[in-house]
Amino acid sequence: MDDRVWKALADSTRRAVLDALADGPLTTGDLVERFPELCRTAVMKHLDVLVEANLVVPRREGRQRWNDLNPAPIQAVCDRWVSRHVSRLASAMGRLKGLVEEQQRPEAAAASAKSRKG
Amino acid sequence: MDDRVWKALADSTRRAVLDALADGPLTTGDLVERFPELCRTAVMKHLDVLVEANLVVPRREGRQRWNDLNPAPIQAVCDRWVSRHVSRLASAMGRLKGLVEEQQRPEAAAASAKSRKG
DNA sequence: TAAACATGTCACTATTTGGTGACATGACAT
DNA sequence: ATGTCATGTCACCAAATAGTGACATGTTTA
Repeated sequence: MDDRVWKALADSTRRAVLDALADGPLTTGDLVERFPELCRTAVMKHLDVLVEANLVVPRREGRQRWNDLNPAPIQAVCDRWVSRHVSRLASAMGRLKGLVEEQQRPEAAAASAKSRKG
Repeated sequence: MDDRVWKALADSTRRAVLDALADGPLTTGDLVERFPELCRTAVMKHLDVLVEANLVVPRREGRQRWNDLNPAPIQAVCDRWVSRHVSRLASAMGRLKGLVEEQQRPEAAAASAKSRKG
């Protein structure tokens, strides 16, 4: 099950950790320095979640631990989901376009504009 | 921010709702029938989260509400994340492969095997 | 050996989340 | 008008989550 991957990616701090690891492995101490708003224990908990999801692979070296990014599960999960829903995208967009043009509901327009920005 | 999208996708029930809507819009009552393990209020809460994330667009018709899937944010978020990390995939896989071959750590092997299965 | 250092673990707290039942609102049919 | 039906809203509960400080373990280095 890739539920753990979704859960791991749901937290913005954990996504930031993955971003930090994208340039190469970092020790836990390195990561703690990059997140001054968090205590060390919090960073380690996030790392635990990422390791459980197999998004980070830890490796011990002396008295420090190196954390390697494993981007494969991200791609796997996204591929599966996009392929599952992308075929519906055209027809769904058609439906929605019609709705917007017909009804002109202001909330829906604001919501979609916000999503386009983000 | 697409934090709301990640949060919305983090829950397996909500992903199941999106799956159900992939074949076409459904009323809230329809969805309640498809999730007998949940009460109506719970289904509506999940729908609220999905609407906030702009993954579902509600539309009122008489005394019932139709829920339309909007798959665009899924693709947007996935595209952004895969493109951000996929360039690292080759080098990261190289590093990990090297680690496994060199060190043969049983936990790492088990973890990667699990991810290959899932 | 002993101090310093990086990491691991534990117990605890506050907030968020997923869930519920009860009640309110608004539309449709009789 | 009135009862019924679909949806909306409210107050509340239990479990999961993100966070913390204190302490334990294991590794260098003096």
